[in-house]
Formats: sequence, structure tokens, C-alpha cells
Amino acid sequence: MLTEERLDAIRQLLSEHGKVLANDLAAQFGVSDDTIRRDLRELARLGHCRRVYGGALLPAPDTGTLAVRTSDQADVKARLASATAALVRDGQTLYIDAGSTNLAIAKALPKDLRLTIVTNAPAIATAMSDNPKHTIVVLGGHYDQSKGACLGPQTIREAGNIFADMFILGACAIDTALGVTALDAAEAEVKRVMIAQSSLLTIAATSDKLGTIAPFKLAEVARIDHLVVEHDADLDAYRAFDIALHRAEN
Amino acid sequence: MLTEERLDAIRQLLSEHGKVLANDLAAQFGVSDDTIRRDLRELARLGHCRRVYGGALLPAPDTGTLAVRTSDQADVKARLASATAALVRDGQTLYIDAGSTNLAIAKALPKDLRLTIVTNAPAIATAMSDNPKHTIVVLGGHYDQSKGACLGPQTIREAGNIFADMFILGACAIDTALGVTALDAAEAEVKRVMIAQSSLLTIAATSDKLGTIAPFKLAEVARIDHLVVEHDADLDAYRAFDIALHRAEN
DNA sequence: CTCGTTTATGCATGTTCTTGCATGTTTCTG
DNA sequence: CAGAAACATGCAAGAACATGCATAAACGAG
Repeated sequence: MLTEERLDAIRQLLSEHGKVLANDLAAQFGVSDDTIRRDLRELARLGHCRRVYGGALLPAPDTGTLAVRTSDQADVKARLASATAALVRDGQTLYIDAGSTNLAIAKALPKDLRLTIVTNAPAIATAMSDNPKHTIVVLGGHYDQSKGACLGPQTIREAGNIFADMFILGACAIDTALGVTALDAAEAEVKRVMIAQSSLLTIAATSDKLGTIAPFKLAEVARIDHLVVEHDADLDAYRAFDIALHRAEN
Repeated sequence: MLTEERLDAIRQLLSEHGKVLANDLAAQFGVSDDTIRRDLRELARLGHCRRVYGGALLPAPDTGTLAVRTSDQADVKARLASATAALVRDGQTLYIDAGSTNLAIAKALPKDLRLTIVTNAPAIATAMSDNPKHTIVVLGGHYDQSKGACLGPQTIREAGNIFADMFILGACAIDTALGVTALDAAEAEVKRVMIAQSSLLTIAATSDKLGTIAPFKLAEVARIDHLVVEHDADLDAYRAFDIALHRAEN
């Protein structure tokens, strides 16, 4: 049996049952556990499954409400947030798009700096503490409830008039070869405009985003100026680029 | 059974029943109490539950920044909200501006009606439960943190393109002789546009708003179509006008 | 056909994760 | 206050895992 056939078969079993066990697959296909694990690793990298101890599950389709996603990995996000917030300088204008990590970053922004914050995520606007040094601009448009963001032509039109010093990009996949990608077409459109209108591109990524791929391309990896990751992330593949790499504290 | 599956199952049981007992879970999944306790500890860390002696409960809904004003007179506002929400008809487009009473109204809107909700209050957009029948449009612009609303020329320009069946006007003073007035100039500008672009004008007012006056005039009292008040409000002065008067239940 | 390269695979090694149990502590209840 | 139940912590066994290396098959160029 060819390797590709086996991968297809695993995809098939996954979509049928929602889960697969590494042991079962090894016995079923007559290969070693190691080979199955390699397969699952590859499938996970392509986003076809989510690896768990003992096998793999179908990728979680937007786990529950926005509130749940926000509280998910709250400690990790808080650490990423404070590391990211440290990159901001007095007087800057920031684009911040949607995502629970970006929400945490917005909350962590230094309160003693004069900042202009432009966002298409209403939750970020409401989360900013009442601070006279912070000017907040909301990009309106059609509000996508599952994303927690305003998307669509009106949002893009409004963003077209605003240039920023830094764009804090959220919720996307990063692969050194294929670049920065997003899961949703409408979301990708807005993010592309924000990238084009910003001097610096900053991404704060939880480890599950690194080395993954999504359908809609946003930018090359080389376009990234600051990459903030968890303390134990593997950054070797990124050192070849001209990117300022930052680790969150443990 | 995979560990991840067990965690998912516990999440499921939690959302169904609102609580879980550690003993029951251990028996149900055929693992030790210790393992269940570890699971609950993990779920609590992720914010999916709140640990209590003997098991776990669903987490208390998080308290935002506007929580103080929102919780003020929460019972009164909830009653006003359900009375106001009853005025809405299927297929309508609604302008809803900022204010804690209006936030309560937005939450109380019937979930089985197709509605288009246009608001300059980001908190209202985020508060709407994920409902495919509701289309939500956010009016962007400069976000006034103390008001919790987008105000200014950009907001007005965007509102200029949208006509609604009803405007639910919030946070203003009402006097039978001097009309409907607002406390803030920028706020008043936006409200005036929304009034001009809406067929019906609805106001839900707590009793402390009746018979008071603020600097910036929005409209004559006769312009009001629906006035929703507390159960014990004195409405005599309003009967001379062609206004549909509604009392919230006690 | 032959040689070098690439790819897939299995195995050995060491690491990490999960789990149950033992121990001691905290919390509830009568 | 006393007993029981629930809990936290440390430990150990086993399963699952990652990694490096060796082997064998597949492949392409000369």
C-alpha cells in the first residue's frame, strides 16, 4: 500500500468516526506505530486532524462561543500579550484585528503611552479601559458574530483611509515556506488591507499556529517584523529571516 | 477512550446540566476519582468550569468593564427591555444606540425573528448571541470610552447610508414641553441622524429620565412613537400626544 | 546497467504523558 | 469535635511519543 493511500484512508476513517487510535491504525495497515504517528503528524500539519495522546481527532470547528475561546489558554495568552505590548512605543498608531490573543494584547497595552488604536473587533474597543491617552477608532461594517469582527467592503473601505505604525495580526497560520495564511476569505481580505497600510507587522502566535497552513494567503514570512511566541516554541526555522523574535516568559 | 474525548464529554455534560459530580464521572468513564479531579482542574484552568467541593459548575459569566453601570438597576432595565423587545416585528431593521438600557434591550430581542441591527455601540454587537437570523452592522468611527459608543463625523457618514424601521433611542432626558434632549453634543449629532433615518422612534426610559432636561435637543416629544416606562411611572402628561405608551411589568 | 540521491520505514534510545495508588491535608456534616 | 468525604501531592509503572540512525526500495542521470 502506498503512503498516500494510507493517508487518504486515515482521512476517511477520521471523517467517519471523528477519531482514530494510533494502535488500531498500525494493526489495520500492518505498519509500525511510528509510521502511523508520522502520518498523523503530517495530517495535523495540513490541518486535517488534531493530534491527541493516543491518536487523533477531527479539528475542533470553532470550539463554542467567543467567551470560551477567550478563556481558553488564558494564561498563555496573557504572557504573550505582555510580551507583545512591550513592543509598542509612545505616539504610535496600531491596527489590532480580531482574535482572543489580540484582545488580551489590547488589555495589556501600556497605559502611560499615547496610542491610537484602530480595530475592527468591537470587543477590543469595549475592553480598553477608559484612558484619555488612548484614542480608539472602530472600523464598522457587517459584524461577523462567529469571528467577533467587522468584515466586508465597508470595513475595507474604512481601513483604506487609515495608516498605522504597526499591525498586530491575529488568528492565522504560519509556515516558513508558504507564509502567513488565514482560515476565512472575508477575514483575509481585511487583514491584507491592514498589512498593506502598516509599516510594521507583528504576530503573537500560540504554538499551535506555528508550522500550520490555512487556505488564504496574507503575506510572506519575510514580511513579519516581530514574532512573539511561547517560551518553549521552536524558532529555528525563523532565524533565516530578518524577523525580531520574542519569547513570552514562562 | 482518549483523554481528550473524556474532557469533551465532561464539557458536554457541564453545558447540559450546569454541574457535574466527580464521583459520577469516575464511575461513568471507568477511571479513578483522581483522574477526574485532574480533568476538572484542567478544565478550570481553561476557564470551562468552576471547581467546587464534590465536582464542578459552569463558570460565572464574566463581568466586563461596563459591568457596573450595566448591573445598576438591572432588574428594572430587564423589565423595560422585554417590554421594548416585544415591539419589534419580523424583518425589521433597527437602529440601537448606546446605553445600558439599550444593551439590555438588544439582549432581549426575540431570537426567532429575522432582524437587522445597526448600532454604534460595540458592546451591543458583542453582546448579541450568535444567531444566524440576526444581521448586525456596526457603525465605526471614533470610540468614546466613557459613552461606550462610536461618535463623530465618520459615524454620522456611515449612518447616512442606512435607513431603519425603528430607532431605539437611549440615555436621554424627556420633557413634555422641551422635548427629547441629550447630555453630550457629539452624541446628540449621531442620535439626530438616526432619528431622521428611522420611521419609528422608540424610547425606553427609566423614571429618572422623565421630566428632565439636557442641553442638546434631539426631537419634539410628538416625534416619539413608542414610549416604554416603568410600571409606576406617571404618564398623564404624555396622553395628549399621539404616542403608544407601554408599561413594563412589575 | 550502475551509481548516487531521495524517500519510506522500522528499530533503538530517551523523553513525556497519563494514570492509579499511597500519603497527608482540607473541607463538610452531624 | 470527630468521622467521613473530598482533595492535593509525590511517586511509580506503563503507554505513547520524539529523535536519530540504519536499511531497503524507488528514482534519475550518466
